[in-house]
Amino acid sequence: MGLRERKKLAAWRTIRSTALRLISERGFDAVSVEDIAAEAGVSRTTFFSYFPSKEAVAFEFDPLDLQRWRTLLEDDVDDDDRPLWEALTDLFVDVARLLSEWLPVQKRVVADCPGLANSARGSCDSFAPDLRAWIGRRLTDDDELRTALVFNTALAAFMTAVEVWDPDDSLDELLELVRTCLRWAGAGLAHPVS
Amino acid sequence: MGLRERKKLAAWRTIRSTALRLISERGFDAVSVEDIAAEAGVSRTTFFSYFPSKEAVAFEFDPLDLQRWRTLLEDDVDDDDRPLWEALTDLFVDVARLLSEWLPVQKRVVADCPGLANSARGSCDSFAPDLRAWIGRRLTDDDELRTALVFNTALAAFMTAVEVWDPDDSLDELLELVRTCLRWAGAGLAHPVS
DNA sequence: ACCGAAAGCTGAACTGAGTACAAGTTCTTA
DNA sequence: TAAGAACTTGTACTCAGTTCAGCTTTCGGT
Repeated sequence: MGLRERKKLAAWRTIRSTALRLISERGFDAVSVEDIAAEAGVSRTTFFSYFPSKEAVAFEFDPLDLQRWRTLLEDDVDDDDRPLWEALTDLFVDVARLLSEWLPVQKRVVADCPGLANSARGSCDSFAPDLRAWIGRRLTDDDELRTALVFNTALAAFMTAVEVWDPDDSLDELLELVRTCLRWAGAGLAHPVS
Repeated sequence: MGLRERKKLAAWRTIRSTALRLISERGFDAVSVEDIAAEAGVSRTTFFSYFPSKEAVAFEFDPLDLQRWRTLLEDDVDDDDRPLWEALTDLFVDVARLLSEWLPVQKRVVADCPGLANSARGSCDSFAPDLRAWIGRRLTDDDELRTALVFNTALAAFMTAVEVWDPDDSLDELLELVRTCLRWAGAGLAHPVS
């Protein structure tokens, strides 16, 4: 990793952590991009060269987390023998683990500024496409509809777990919630389960 | 309905249809709120008194549709004897019928301006809360998790149908897709269905 | 039909997000 | 170490969204 790349990641992280600090102190609306840039020691222009919008700085994933996530997917692609939904469940458990630091922050930001709920959803867009492709590869029949349905439903189940989870509770509770939600969604919601 | 209310609805519709026309002509980004207001014969300020944002004008539902939707829910609340998931499926079929004019427009707008995908999701927020409450009422046990899961999953299935549907195809195809998606999601996705 | 109150409309002036660009600085590589 | 690519910065701009004071229209009671 050359000097240039290292500096870039460092700048990214400085800007992001500064932003999160200010936002959690004053609230999202009360912090301007100007403020963040100044506090992080870069220009407004530079801020926008790192993040496409003010919202992005609050919701984008760390590049390294993203890389870890891709690795996770590639490692898992080999054992085609496991049932899809089982593998999917484990995958989401891993995602939850990966995002364990991240989720409480997100939830706090969204809680005090509900208008950001949409952007929060959008934050999944950075890792979701890979997952979708992964599902498509695993579903032998080349069924567009089924791929989309499995993907969207599994994601909805995951989001439900995140939504219901109380950040004050332990990480294990979240992981258990994720497993429960995916089990229910996989087993069928038409008939009540115990 | 007094004169005041009638005028208001009329203005709402004028602004909205003007906006949609301009947007479909020039694309979302190439139309300013100024343009829309001018073309609709109101001031910029008035525009923002009707719609909270430029995006909202492209995605908010017609007040009358919303009212019809609420009626639909109330009518359906009586027959508690039908299985929940069946009632839910019919409900979404009705929603699809209600939005049949609307969906193709949405899809076109989003297609030529992908950044709006999040806002498009948000458009469900106007009718979703009612649905969620409805589900909560139907689930006898007062289970927060289960309510959220059923709601999110059903919505995801519905969105999948919309996503896969080609607006050039007939409305019946959409309705059939909605039924298929909800059936699959309800029956359980863990095991492949024919 | 009239009047006071309430609701709606408007223009002006403001803040802040996001973009474009030209000029300067720092890293890379040959 | 020199040429060039990549990064940073200030400036100047457009446009979304808010606030507010003053005007017009509608409403309800008389």
